[in-house]
Amino acid sequence: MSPRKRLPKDERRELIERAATQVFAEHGYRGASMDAIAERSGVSAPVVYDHFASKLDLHRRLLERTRNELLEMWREHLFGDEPAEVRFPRAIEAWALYVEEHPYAAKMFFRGGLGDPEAEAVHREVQAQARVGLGVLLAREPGAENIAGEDQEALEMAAEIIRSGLTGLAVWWTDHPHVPREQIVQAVINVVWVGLERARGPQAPV
Amino acid sequence: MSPRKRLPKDERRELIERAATQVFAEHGYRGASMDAIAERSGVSAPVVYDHFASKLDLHRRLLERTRNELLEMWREHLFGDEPAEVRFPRAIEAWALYVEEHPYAAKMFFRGGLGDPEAEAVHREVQAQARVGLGVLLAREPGAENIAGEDQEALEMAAEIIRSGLTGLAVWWTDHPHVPREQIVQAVINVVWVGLERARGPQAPV
DNA sequence: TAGCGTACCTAACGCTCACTAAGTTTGTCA
DNA sequence: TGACAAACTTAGTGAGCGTTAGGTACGCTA
Repeated sequence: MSPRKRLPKDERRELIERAATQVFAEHGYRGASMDAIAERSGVSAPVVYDHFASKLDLHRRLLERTRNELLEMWREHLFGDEPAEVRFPRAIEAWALYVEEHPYAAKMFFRGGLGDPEAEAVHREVQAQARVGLGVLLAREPGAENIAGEDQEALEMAAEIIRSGLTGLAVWWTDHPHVPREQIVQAVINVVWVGLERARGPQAPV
Repeated sequence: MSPRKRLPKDERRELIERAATQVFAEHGYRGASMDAIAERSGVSAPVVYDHFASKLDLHRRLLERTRNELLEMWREHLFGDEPAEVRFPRAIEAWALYVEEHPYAAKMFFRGGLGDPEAEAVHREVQAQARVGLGVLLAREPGAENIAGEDQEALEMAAEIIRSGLTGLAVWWTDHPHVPREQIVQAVINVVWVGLERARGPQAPV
């Protein structure tokens, strides 16, 4: 058929990672076949095994990559000396931008129910890291004790509600791509931030 | 081996539904095998096919059953003449009670990424119904226009954030079963309700 | 207790899919 | 130009699983 091009290892690997991210996002871990990933990468299946030891290994690397990018993004925009009213919307904006620019990575990262015990274990571990990271960021906010008291778990619960809430909205967004980023950001701020701010206590403006 | 008991059709069917709910909750649609479901029901696989036409059919019926129960629950507790400050916490309490009493049903219902195109379609349809239903309930709240304006989609986004936020917390809860229901309810109210109430506008108390 | 409906079983088919063995082509560098 | 490394291929293998065919045995009713 099409005379396939021979590529240097790094370029082919990059193509495979891109393709795999898309296929995993669309079909989930179990539903994604190595053949489908290979075909979308422009090669046959064994080539994938020249770059990754197994399907699980491939999936794990993609998950970790996305997790690192997301945590880095949160850190960058949520920390700082400005008041929280500035930092929080900016962080949400950055998050939405990431989702917009990496829709497949986001969808793959946010999917649950992989259908494979090992893949599930990796996924849960990565999500737990994200949740704890978010909890740490929240704990740093002034007035966090009104949300969490001294209870570590309360903080984790708040982080989980926010994390999964954002997750769900991101997936919804991929099904409604015409919605502009601005409205996504506004929706998050309305539901989550206003509540957080108020829960922080009476020092919050009206 | 173990002399299996012969049961009337209805009882066996009930056992199969229970078992299937557990297995689907634990392994996802794709990861759940009909053999595993059958074994946990106390029978061999073909018996399952005496009750359900296919794996997809079985899964669909369980999903729809849970959706009906959840929507009924929301309707029952979120409607009424009392002020929203009464109804909302009561509804969250009822939701948490449902999750506590039907942990497997809740986990199965909330799972995403089934890994099968048809199962995924069914799941998305059911989740969309739940989201729209929640949106209708939210729209009924006084001051909803501050959240959604005249935009139908804004309402849907708010509903989705809440829906998926609750979803995530429910799954988290199944991994932390020692946390009492009261704290779960409080976490939801802190993050979600306080924000909603405030977004409703200046008529909200302090 | 004989007969019958049905709850239940064993065995197998056919398909998908992760992964591998072994060989072929292609670009590069002496 | 010719040889060598590496990028790539075809053609499997074996395991898992949804589903079905066909038969067995249990328990109710006459």
